[in-house]
Formats: sequence, C-alpha cells, structure tokens
Amino acid sequence: MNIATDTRSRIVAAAKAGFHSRSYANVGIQEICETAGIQKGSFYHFFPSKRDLVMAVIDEFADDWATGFVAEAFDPALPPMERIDYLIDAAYFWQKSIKQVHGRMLGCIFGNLALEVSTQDDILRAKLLAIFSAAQTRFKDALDQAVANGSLAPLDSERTAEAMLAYLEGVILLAKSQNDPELIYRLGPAIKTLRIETERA
Amino acid sequence: MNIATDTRSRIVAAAKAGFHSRSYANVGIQEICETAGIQKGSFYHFFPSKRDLVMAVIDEFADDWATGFVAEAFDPALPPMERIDYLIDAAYFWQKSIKQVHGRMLGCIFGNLALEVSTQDDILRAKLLAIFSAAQTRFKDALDQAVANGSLAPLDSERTAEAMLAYLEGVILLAKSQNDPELIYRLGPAIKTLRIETERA
DNA sequence: CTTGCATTTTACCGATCGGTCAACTAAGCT
DNA sequence: AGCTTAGTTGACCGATCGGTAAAATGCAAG
Repeated sequence: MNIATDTRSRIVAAAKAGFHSRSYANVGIQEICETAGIQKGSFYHFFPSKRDLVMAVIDEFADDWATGFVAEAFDPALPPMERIDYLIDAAYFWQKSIKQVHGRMLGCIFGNLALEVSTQDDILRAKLLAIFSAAQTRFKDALDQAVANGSLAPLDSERTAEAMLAYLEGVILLAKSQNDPELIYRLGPAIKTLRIETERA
Repeated sequence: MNIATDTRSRIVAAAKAGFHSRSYANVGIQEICETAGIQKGSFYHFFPSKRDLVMAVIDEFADDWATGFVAEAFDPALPPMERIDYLIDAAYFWQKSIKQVHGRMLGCIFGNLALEVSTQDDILRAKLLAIFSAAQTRFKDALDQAVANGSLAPLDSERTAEAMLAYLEGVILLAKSQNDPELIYRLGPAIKTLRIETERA
C-alpha cells in the first residue's frame, strides 16, 4: 500500500468517524484534516469537494456493512427468519459497542445522512436510496425463502421487506434519541411481526 | 397582539420553515432574519442564542402537532384502533401536501432534529425525547383501550406503542429519502400488525 | 543526473458563521 | 413634560466555512 493511498484512507477514516458521531454539516474539512494529520491542500488533492468525500464515506460504510456483520447475518446457510433475528442482534451489539467506546449511540449513518441531506442534494439522496434498496432486497430474499420452505405464511414480501427496513431504521432512530442501545434489544425482535398481505386482485 | 410578539413569531415561523426544509445546521441566523424581514440585533433581543430558537421551534411544532391533526386522530370518540389508522392517514396527507407546496417531502421535524442534534446536545435531545414519549403514550392509550374493549388480544402495550412510534418514524424516514409520500400510504397500515407480547414471569 | 509526476505544505480567498454592542426610536406611565 | 423600557437598527467581532493556487518536496523512470 503506497503512501498516497494511506493518506486518502486516513482522510476517509477521519471523515467516517466525524460524520457518524456528529453530522455532515457539523464536521468541517479543517477538523477532518487535523484528525487525519494532514494539511488542507492535501485533502483537495484527493477530493475535489466535501461532497465527494461524503460519497466516499458512504461507499466505505456500505462496504463495511455488506462485508461485515450483515453478510454474516444474511448467511444463506441460516434459516431465513433467523437471519432477520441475527441482523437485529448485530445492530444491537454494534450500537452497544459504539456506545461503550464513544459514550454515545451514533445510530445508522445512512439514516442520519438521509435525513440530513436528502432535501438538499438529490445525488446523495439517490446514493443512500440505493443502499436502502439493497438492504430491502436482503430482507425480501429472506422472506421469500421463508415462504418457500413453509415457515412463513405467504405475504407481500416486497412491501414487508420495505416495512422491516423502515422499522429497523425507526428503532435505531428512537434508540439514538434515547442514547440507549437497549431499546434495539427490546423492540428489535418485533420486526418479525410485521406483515403486509399480498394485494388481492 | 403587540408588535413585539409579532416580530418574535415571524422569527419562529421563518425558523420553522427553514429548519424543517433543510436542517438546523444549514440554516443560519442571518437567513432567518432575512426571511423574517428583521435585523440580526432584533433577533438577539428575543432569543439569547440559536439554540433557544430551536427550542421555541420545537415547542411550536409540538403544539401544532398536539392541537392539530394528531388531536383529531386520537379523538377518544373513535374506536381505538381506528385512531391509529387515522394518524397514519394524517401523516400521509400532511407530507403529501408539503410536497405539493414545497416540491419536497420534508419528513418529521422531530425525527430530523433528533438524528441531527442528539449526539451533540443532551438538552435538545431530552426535549425531543419528551415529545416522542408523549406520542408513545397516545399509542399506548389507544392500545390499552382496544385491549379493554376486546378488539385486540392482550399484549405489552407500552412496548408495542414504542414499536409503533419507531415504525412511524422509520416509514417517514424512508419516505423522505425517496421523496415520496406514497410510501407512507403503502407501508403505514402495517403498523397495526406490530405486536410485542407481555413478558412471561 | 535529470526530467516529470504525484504528493504535500503554506498561505491565502471571499463568504458566512453565531454573537455583541452602542446608538436610536417609539410607546407607556407618571 | 420627563423618564423608563421594549424594540430596532446597523456596524462590528473573531472564528470558521469550503475552496484555491503556487511553491516545495519526494520518488521513480529514463
């Protein structure tokens, strides 16, 4: 790994921490540069604008998410409905560990950014939407397989998956506003009670 | 109504629109003053700080909420579970009308602010928490009454109410990130499928 | 040894940030 | 009339914002 890449990744790492723990607007380039131990001019060598930085930050978080605990949670070897339990558990433990380290529950970076920027920047909004859409697909696949193997009564898997994603984001929102990851533990499992029936023609 | 009160209320009105349509950090005092048609010094005659302004803004939104469509939705004359349907409808029509006027779905100001500020200001967080708590109580009362009149199987009404609030916030979050109030229409009714059973001793 | 390119440093830009201050106006009370 | 006080104005504060440009550095291939 060459030096250039290292500087760039230190910038992104600093921005990930900053944007997650506060917000996009509240963390300036200068602060990111200080955290990363570089000069501002060096930042603009790698990123044409702050917006391009947050794009990279979203990409990295999405990558962490897709290859980390979510990949484990949605392990095809697990029974489909257990994957959903597993995902809730993972969200709970993740937020809990963040709070232990950081003193705060930081919530879901995608939800945080979505509410902050989606009225102001359609391209960012679209990027976040794609991530939500991918998450929804994970839920849908699990639901479809559960229906297929008879462990779940038939339903509108597309919409139920969307509802489950909404519920997860809502639970994390509420937990963040209580600064208490235990709320995820208490409310999370109810995600499986959500059902949207197939529309009758 | 004297002139002073009018200036103050114009400030708050400008701030409500600004904070709702963009965010707390992205709307400056100067812009609010321009919108309200006053000078900055005049602003600081009424509010010691921007934080005090957002407090007043939250109070006014909470008031609108408590005396407006939410009061109608949770009309005790309605069958309890219908109140929940009514609230979802109200949220849908409200967001839809905002989009028609403004071109954007702005979402729930309390959810927006909660995610933006709750890691940075515990007093604001507590204020928002109190609003969520009041909303939760509305749900809980409806659930308790539905259980009492036999239209709903017994459950943990406290937690189910919390889950319903989380779901509502999550649905609005997702709808905002799609800039599409129809998502509330599609997913909202599933709120009644949420159930958290009473803990067995 | 030199040329060339990527990287980094330093200094700087205009604009805006939240907030302060003193001067001024206007209305109400005595 | 005189005094007080709420309201208002406009100029100003230091700090920070996102972003720019040019010079300096390091490194690698020819």
